[in-house]
Amino acid sequence: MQFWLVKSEPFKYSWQQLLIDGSTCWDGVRNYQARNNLQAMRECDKAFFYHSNEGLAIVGIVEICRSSYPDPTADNPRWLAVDVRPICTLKKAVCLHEIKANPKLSNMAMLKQGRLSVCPISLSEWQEILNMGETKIDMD
DNA sequence: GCCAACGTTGGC
DNA sequence: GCCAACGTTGGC
Repeated sequence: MQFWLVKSEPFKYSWQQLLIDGSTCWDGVRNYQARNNLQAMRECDKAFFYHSNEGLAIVGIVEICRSSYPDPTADNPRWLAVDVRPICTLKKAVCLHEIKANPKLSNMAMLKQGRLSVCPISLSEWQEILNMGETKIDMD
């Protein structure tokens, strides 16, 4: 099981919208590094859902429910998409400010490379953020 | 293969 | 709205 973090601008696609939709196609990624991360995702991997630009916080947890396939919104088959579905909303959203202030999270990929929209997360980072979000989830 | 110019993302 | 940090493009 691998852990990830995916970013979305709430204007474009918000957590609330994902809860309404029940699942969504995570498409539109046009960056090779992010694409490679999408390719590495497997069904049942978990990811944090982060609101960029406005919100600036991790607000929820999603599960990858379909591994990568060609992005239907791309004219070139090199771009990939996955499907995700919401698992739960964090009891307490974890804002970027708190992430930056936590020394245990100083190596996070999302901090090292701010523009990367799909980042890997280590198990210890995953657990630390869950604690900060006062949230527990079942790992089936 | 280098690098300048340009475009995009995302925090502030 | 600005700017830093990239990534991409295209001329040479």
